[in-house]
Amino acid sequence: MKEKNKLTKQTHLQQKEQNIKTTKQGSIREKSQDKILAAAQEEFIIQGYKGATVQAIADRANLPKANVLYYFKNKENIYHTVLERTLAMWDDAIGDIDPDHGPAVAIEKFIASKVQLSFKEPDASKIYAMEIIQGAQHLKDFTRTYLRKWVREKAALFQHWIDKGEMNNVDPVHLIFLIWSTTQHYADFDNQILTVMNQADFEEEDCERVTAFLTDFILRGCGLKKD
Amino acid sequence: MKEKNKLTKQTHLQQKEQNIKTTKQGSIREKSQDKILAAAQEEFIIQGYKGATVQAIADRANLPKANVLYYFKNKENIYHTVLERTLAMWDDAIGDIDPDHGPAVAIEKFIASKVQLSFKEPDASKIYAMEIIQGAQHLKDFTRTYLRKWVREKAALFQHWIDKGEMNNVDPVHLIFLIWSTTQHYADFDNQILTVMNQADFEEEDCERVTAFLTDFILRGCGLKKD
DNA sequence: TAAGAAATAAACCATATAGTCAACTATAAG
DNA sequence: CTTATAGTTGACTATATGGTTTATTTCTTA
Repeated sequence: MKEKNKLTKQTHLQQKEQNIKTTKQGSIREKSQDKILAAAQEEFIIQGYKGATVQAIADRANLPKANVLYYFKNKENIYHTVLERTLAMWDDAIGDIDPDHGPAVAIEKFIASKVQLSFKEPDASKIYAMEIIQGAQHLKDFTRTYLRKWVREKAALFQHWIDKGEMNNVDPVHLIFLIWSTTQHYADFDNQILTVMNQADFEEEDCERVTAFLTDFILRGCGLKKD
Repeated sequence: MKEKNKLTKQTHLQQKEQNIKTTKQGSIREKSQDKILAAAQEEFIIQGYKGATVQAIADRANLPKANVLYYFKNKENIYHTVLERTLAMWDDAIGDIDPDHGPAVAIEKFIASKVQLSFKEPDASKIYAMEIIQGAQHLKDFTRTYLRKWVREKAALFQHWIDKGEMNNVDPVHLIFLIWSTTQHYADFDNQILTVMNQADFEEEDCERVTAFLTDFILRGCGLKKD
């Protein structure tokens, strides 16, 4: 197709522009890799791992298939990289719960960052969800070590607040699951939610409304008031 | 159950293959079909639609591949049937919210049946979840018609109770999403939950504990007391 | 028991796809 | 200018898989 040629030239020009400023090699590499990973993420969601073909990923990234395999050894490699990126993003966005300001602030912040991530990067959440539903074949270690530890730490923190009478006596682990599931839902099931609400896309105010609703509801369930 | 014609649009496909021969001889047919569908459901979850091979389904069902294709026209057909069964099962289990006993009982019953289904038939929930995450390519009609209507009806009911001052002023639609997501979570993410809790399998008491936790927490969020 | 229907099974085919390769171009460095 | 390195690309291959065909066996029923 002629379209391919056009886009090749375009890439070529971009590369020239880049090299004027940055002598740093690999910028074109990074750019291509980013395009591939973004395309791959979408394909993996829509088609699943097996259903996502390298050709389709290449098409979506406007690159020839062989070029995709030049940057990533194989399909598995692409998938791994997508997963890693997702986890890194999650880790970055959620981070830690700050114990210094008490349960209300902690829960508020947790919900807010989780909802924002769901609305801003639903695809990341979807990839993760599918991976877990399918048995976490590529993430066994992650859940068994990192995630288990994370949940236990936070649960202990909640338990501490409960013992001090600063919040209701709710099971901390299930409380975490509850926050997790309600926030994640808006990413994973965005299609269904939008269809039910007869809306084409989410807007900024949807994110805010959901944050407000969940914060309000969950704080009340914990016997807390918004700070 | 009152109106049982709720899912007729979806189930009409099933009829097609049914009445070929409906003597007592169909028992072996039914048996084989059940085995195939059960096997297929597991394969579709673990491998995704494209990744699930007819051969693997056949192996899991202890049947030769040609035999599977003998009972179902093709792979797509198997998947459709699995999906239909899932929806029928849900429709049957969740049913309607009974408006006569007020919000507390309604929410209690809704949570209880949803949690039980999650623990009893997690695979059904998983198939559905993956289908929605992947864009509901096979369920577009279902969400746009049936589900949208269902949510609106129930939301109106909640709104009615809110207007009468029988429960807190929480957004009814998002309340439904909240109940939906928290209950569904225990099916879709059972792997992750079990890993985090360092448990091999769920037991009866887990189901009860979750039901109690969610009922308690959500009722409190709604400003209600357990009946 | 015999005819015919249902079920089982193996071999086969066309197609799709992951991954390889070798040839080519563009760019950087010396 | 020359050479080395990075990137690009179409063509090729081996294999897996959905689905068909055909042959054989088992079961139902009259």
